[in-house]
Amino acid sequence: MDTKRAKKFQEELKKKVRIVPLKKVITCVAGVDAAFFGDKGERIIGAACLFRYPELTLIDTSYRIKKTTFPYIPGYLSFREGPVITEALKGLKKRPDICLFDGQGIAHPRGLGIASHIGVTLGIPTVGCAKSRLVGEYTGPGPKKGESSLLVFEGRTVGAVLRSRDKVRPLFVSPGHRIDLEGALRIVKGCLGRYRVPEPLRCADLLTKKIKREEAAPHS
DNA sequence: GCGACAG
DNA sequence: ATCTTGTCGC
Repeated sequence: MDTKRAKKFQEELKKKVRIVPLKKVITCVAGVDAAFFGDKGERIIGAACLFRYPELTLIDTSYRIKKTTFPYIPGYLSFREGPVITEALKGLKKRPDICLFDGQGIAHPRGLGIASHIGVTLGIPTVGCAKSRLVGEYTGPGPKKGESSLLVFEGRTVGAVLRSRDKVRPLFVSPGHRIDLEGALRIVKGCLGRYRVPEPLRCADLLTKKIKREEAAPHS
């Protein structure tokens, strides 16, 4: 798969993305993340953590390891991390009502960030929650936790810039699939604990690092 | 050609 | 993402 085909693939999948209000009540939320290891980062770890919502108690975790097959190219992150994350998600005992991603939803050059891509692929609601911007213009949100401003790209509101804690650098929230911006913001805010990153994503990130340490140490 | 550019 | 300890700021 080269970037030319990947681009065509994104343009086709984008047609299936649905930005609509959430109807079903959310009972559980999953967070996913990926990490690399090996001399050249030739192996990738995908992790998924499922939380009861809105209690935010951990229900289940899952992870998978695969060989890295696609390089990191801005705009094509889903081709690098999507496969292993999808497998990790399928390893969860229960199918999540919604899933949070460490990356963009529709706030993407072709409207198909990793959250939207995997959302369409698995047919589940997803939310993009990135730590930095890929596309779009915005004015910084207020300094208090919970304050947000709009992220606009090519004249369209594609997401929001959210202050997840007092002062810290804001998060870039955008709908992935089967949800709208209001719903995406509501869920992300509902997943915030004492850190900048929402609990499900933080848990997946920690799991990813834990597995990496175990993998680096001698097996037995 | 130059700068931008999720993880 | 990853390489990495102490350290400046709130």
